[in-house]
Amino acid sequence: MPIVVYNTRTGSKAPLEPIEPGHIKMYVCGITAYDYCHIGHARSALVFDMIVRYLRYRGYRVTFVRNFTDIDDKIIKRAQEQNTTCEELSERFIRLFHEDMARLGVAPPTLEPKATEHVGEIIALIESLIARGLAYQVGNDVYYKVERFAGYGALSGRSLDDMQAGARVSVNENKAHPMDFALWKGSKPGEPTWESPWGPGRPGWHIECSAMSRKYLGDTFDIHGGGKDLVFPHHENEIAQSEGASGRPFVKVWIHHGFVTIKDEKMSKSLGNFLTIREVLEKYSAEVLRLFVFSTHYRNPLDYSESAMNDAAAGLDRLYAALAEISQLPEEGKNGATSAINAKDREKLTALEARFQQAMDNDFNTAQAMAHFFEAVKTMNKVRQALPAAPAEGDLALLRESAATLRQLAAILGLLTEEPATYMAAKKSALLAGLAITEAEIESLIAARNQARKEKDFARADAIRDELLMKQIEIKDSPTGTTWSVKAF
RNA sequence: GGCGGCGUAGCCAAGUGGUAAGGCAGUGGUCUGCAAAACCAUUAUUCAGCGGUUCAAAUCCGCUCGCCGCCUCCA
Repeated sequence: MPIVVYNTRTGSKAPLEPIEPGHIKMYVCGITAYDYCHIGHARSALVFDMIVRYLRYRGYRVTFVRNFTDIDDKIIKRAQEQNTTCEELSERFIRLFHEDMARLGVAPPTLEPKATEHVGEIIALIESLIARGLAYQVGNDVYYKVERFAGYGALSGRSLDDMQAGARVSVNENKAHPMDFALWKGSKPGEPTWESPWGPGRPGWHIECSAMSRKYLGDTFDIHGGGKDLVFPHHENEIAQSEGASGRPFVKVWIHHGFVTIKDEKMSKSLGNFLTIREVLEKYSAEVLRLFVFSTHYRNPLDYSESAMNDAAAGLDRLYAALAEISQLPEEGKNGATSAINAKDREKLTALEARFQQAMDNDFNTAQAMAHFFEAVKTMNKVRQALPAAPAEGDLALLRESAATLRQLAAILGLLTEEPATYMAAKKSALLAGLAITEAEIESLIAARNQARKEKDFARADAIRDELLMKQIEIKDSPTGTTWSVKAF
């Protein structure tokens, strides 16, 4: 069964068929490096990280290019404000971006090219567009002539007439058509400058992606991605540039993910409702954020809230707790003992990977894929509890294999990457650190309570339990002894 | 004004023609001295509303209402 992917350009899903068999070439628009990254950037990084990992898991070789925009109006402005150079500013935020990605566990792309390192390619591309009559020089600027490109508007589903009707198209006396966009901008004093046939200047925003994708992936490649807000004008303009210059189709499949919203509004600087990745990671682990991000389909909006994050944290704990229990099962079972697992449960466990693939093959449906994780965990818990004192070797093996499969699949989403027992212990001690009681005190109170229970002094036993509960310690009696955990909130 | 998307239980969310996944929260039960955890059961005769197509629709079509996004930098 092929992987089916939604293509923005066609507005429908179609099987993914790489141009070069077994090899997917993908380009994703990265950040403009002038500020801290917010959780919208995190979603983008996480979604494409998941896609790359899944494609590799399915046996594809993936060449993944994600660029940095390191020269741009915003960078120039911010650098001036901070009394620094564009180079220093962008290098600083690229470094911070890498830190964020490392903390999120995002695998590095194959290549991370920067616009300023490809000015030569950019100039060559602009020259060929001028030669083909698709671009024109005005003063020290060069503009793309949108009316000369027949397919303009095909990606975003709008026509030049529609857009002219809109009141928000800026009027520029230099442009032949209001929708023409800059390929090259003559520089003003104090701005970073490169020499060009049109005088000193710098690249426009869109041209860098056309130049870099062509250099590393060729005229035509498989997947181009980014946030929904890049559909127009950025990606529309990239198509015009790349296809205009090469005369060949630019991209087979366009993948665009939805926004992160807060109270159902898009995060934006102007609304002041954005949260940086670091702010979120102060409160929640990377895996909690990942579980939250993957709990909805990548094309839908994702509304951030504390309660949504807490739900995600509770869900993650549930998965880890089940795995930790299985890791503590006896090493060896009874050979030849009859299985305590019924056919239905056995099937549920053995079918996990097939169901996961089915969900993910359908346009990377992570929400459905994770539902299968939770169902598998439910079955694992059920089976584990039903195990007799001397469980069959085969049953133990099935549980261990299921747990291993679950972790392997979850790793594609960057989840359950920690050793479950370690995760539970670390969580416990992290919570304990914030409490007014030590582990030794807890242990001694539990010992006292168990003594009381032995003597059937339940009033005293309950008093001790209540005392512990007051200190956020919850206890759990089992045939093998009493364990405890820290109760959140 | 143009274009596009969304509206599924208390909350989040999958399902895009065959009779409503999953998570969080809640309730009842099993277990327990009592609890907790886990498990089992249960929580939408119904998918914003109204029409239409069909043997069959949350899923397709039309209209209405509500929310959001893009058209300007934006993940």
